[in-house]
Amino acid sequence: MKKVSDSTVGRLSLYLRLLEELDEGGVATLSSEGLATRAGTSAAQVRKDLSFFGTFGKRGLGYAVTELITTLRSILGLERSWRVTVIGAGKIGAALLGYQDFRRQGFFIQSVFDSDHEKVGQRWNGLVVRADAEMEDALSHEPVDIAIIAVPADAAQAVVDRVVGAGIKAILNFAPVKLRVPESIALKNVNMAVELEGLSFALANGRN
Amino acid sequence: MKKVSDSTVGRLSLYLRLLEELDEGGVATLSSEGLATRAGTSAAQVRKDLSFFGTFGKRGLGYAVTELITTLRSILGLERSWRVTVIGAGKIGAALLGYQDFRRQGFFIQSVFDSDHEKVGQRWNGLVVRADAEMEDALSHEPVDIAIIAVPADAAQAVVDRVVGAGIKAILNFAPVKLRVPESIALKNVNMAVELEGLSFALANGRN
DNA sequence: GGTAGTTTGTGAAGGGATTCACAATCTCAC
DNA sequence: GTGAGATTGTGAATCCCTTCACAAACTACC
Repeated sequence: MKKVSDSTVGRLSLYLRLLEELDEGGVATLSSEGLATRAGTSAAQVRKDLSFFGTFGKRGLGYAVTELITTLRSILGLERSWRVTVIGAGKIGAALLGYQDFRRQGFFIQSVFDSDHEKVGQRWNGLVVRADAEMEDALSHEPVDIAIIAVPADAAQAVVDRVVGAGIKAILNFAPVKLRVPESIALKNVNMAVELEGLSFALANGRN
Repeated sequence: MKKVSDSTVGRLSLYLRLLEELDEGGVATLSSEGLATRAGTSAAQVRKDLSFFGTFGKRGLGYAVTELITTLRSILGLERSWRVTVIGAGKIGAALLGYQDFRRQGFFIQSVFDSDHEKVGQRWNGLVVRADAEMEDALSHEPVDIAIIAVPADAAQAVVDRVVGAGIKAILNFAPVKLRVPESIALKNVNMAVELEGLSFALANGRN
């Protein structure tokens, strides 16, 4: 396959959400222009994004909504489910555990780890928080696909090295640091601090 | 000022965090190469990023760490503090309220609103959750700079229209939707769903 | 003070993503 | 069945960001 950019994949994810909404509303067919408007991009961009994966539209008509949903779910790997582990049972970990959309999209949280003895053993939304030290052992017996890093910044790199060592191939990082991982590991960041400082910059430099 | 890209601003934010760490460690001077390695980018990129705002280095030596920290904080508008309101007292709202780094970086949460009668009146980390309906009135008496949207996807656009109407100029959105705001409003998104689906894509398309 | 060695700042080149523009293809109404 | 109108798929053009490369400027040591 040709190389597909992160921005393209991000937009596909957005298109999918919009299409699911339209589908529920009974919309059967939609033009690239219609999708673009809803997604805040251009019609050409929508068509180019999809063209990386095949040709799904009908000229003169547009895209069949239900069909395109199936296609996008397949492209994004959402037809199967993924097993997830959460490292760090702090505020962010708690928010994740309670996040229901999670399961709906096919991401199943299998385990939670923390190094704080106070937290180990607590029951969280049906899952027992386990000791940090058990991590390698637990992950070898019940492997997962994705690790979510929700530990403090100064502990993050060490934890990541361990989950990589345990064979995990995809990581979602919430710690406000730049993590170093081997080429073969997929890594995404959710960094609220960076976004907030971006807003601070915009306000301070009067883009208004 | 020339137009500065979001990626540049994001990196400045990262540089700042790294420099603060080095400063605590007693490092006085640092080359663009040194900063680049730590930030996972190139020396040329570091110099180009900084060059948008002036010239801060000494040839043959590098950058004075403490000085550059001050400069970056000024560029990013972090010398002053910003007033923040959180709309939505769910799991995400709770995590935000408890997030201490927040205040340390100069972002002060002034108020929390929710439409759920059960939640209104509850005390959260020293703040009382207020009724959604009071929002406009409260914001006109105690204006804030930044609104954090932490409501369900289907309620997000309506809430955003209201905070924009109330005169807020910067928005951090946690709802998994593309929000529509006037040109003059700064908008950033933290979208876990998109990142997760990006990982799903990477796993499914065997970039490993 | 001179010289070898660093490191910056920046114009130019390169690369990648977005937008443009249009031929090809389909629909739909009559 | 035909023609007007709509919409896709895609090469080419454009734009923006990153990387390259090097003169200028500084350090540090002898």
